[in-house]
Amino acid sequence: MPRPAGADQGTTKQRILDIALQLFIEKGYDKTSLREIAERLGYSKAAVYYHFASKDDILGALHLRLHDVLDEAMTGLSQAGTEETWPKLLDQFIDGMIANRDLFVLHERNRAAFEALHMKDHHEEHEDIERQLRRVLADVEIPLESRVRMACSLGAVTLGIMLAGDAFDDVPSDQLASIVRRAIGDLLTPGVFRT
Amino acid sequence: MPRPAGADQGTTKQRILDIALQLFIEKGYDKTSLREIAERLGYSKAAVYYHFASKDDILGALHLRLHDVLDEAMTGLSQAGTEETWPKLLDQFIDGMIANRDLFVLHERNRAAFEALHMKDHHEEHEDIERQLRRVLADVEIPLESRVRMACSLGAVTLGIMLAGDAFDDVPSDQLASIVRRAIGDLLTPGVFRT
DNA sequence: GTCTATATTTCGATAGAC
DNA sequence: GTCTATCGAAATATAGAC
Repeated sequence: MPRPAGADQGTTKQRILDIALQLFIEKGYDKTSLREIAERLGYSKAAVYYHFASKDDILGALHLRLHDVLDEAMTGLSQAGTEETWPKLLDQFIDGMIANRDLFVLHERNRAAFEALHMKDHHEEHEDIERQLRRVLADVEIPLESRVRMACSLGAVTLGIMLAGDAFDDVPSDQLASIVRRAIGDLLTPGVFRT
Repeated sequence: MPRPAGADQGTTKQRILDIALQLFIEKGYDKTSLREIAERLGYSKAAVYYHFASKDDILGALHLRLHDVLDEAMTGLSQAGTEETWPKLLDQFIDGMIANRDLFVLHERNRAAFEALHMKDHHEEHEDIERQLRRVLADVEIPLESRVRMACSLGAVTLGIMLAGDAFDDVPSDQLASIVRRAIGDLLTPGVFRT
């Protein structure tokens, strides 16, 4: 970060992030060593340390990638009406998850590491997204049933999309997305019409 | 395990597991050292090694606890009808999650560690539960929409219950459970009545 | 069953040459 | 920007006394 930042600089930096992303998913953050990252990169360990101050710094950069995917969807949720805007929010979440599935898998598989990370980064300018969601879900202004259904919808989207490329390997992602959208539509609408 | 197993033996063993469970949730599996476990236990590190062959062994024992909670719910799902039995399965999952919430939180927050663990335990007699679920969700006999909704329901239940004691701290768990049950009921029933 | 050492390994991080 | 070499720390695990 404290580099002058020239023209097409950062290529190696991005390659490191891509490799780390892949390894952190495969083996987990803690069981991935910088030696392995450097090895797959083709450079030495010290080269990695030229681009990143620490291992945590690498995870932090990936966290930022994830954050960038979501924060445009999050803006407007801050203090605006939540129960009405929730479906829109989920819609954008679905898009973000499909376009950047590996970032979400990374987060899902290394929750402990991410939490330990943002403990240290208490100087974070942007409030952590999970914390924001939690705050909304704890808002007593919203009926409990709605809040619980919101939480469920979040989980439904997460697991529904996450299993794409896994159990639903051959299903085109837009088809999967539309099914998930329909499903959470039903989830968020209490079935007063049902028997 | 290779111990003679006397009368009320295993008390210390269980205490270790309880402490490890708590620490693994707080700090994550990898960032928890045996020194910390021993410290909180009041004994030395070597004492812990008397009861467990390795750190992985401790996680393995906790994995077994989790497994025991779920496998009675899983039996009957093996090759039996799945689309019909799915609601029943989720029902039992909800009960299991509420009764043993911390075990599920442990699993959710240390997915990478668990996966790395059951890589080594390839001699596992019981098929891993996640693998079983994945197999059902990949079953082409079941319509895609149903399978996706099953996956979503699984995620909905997980996150819905998991946020209990967190965002829904003061809500009695049975009330929470009934809301979640209603929600996944709607989720699993395609809303043909909606606009 | 629990202790005090200690062995062994590996990892994150740094120094300094190029 | 990348290298070699190394430091220092911390962790898992073991040996052997009690």
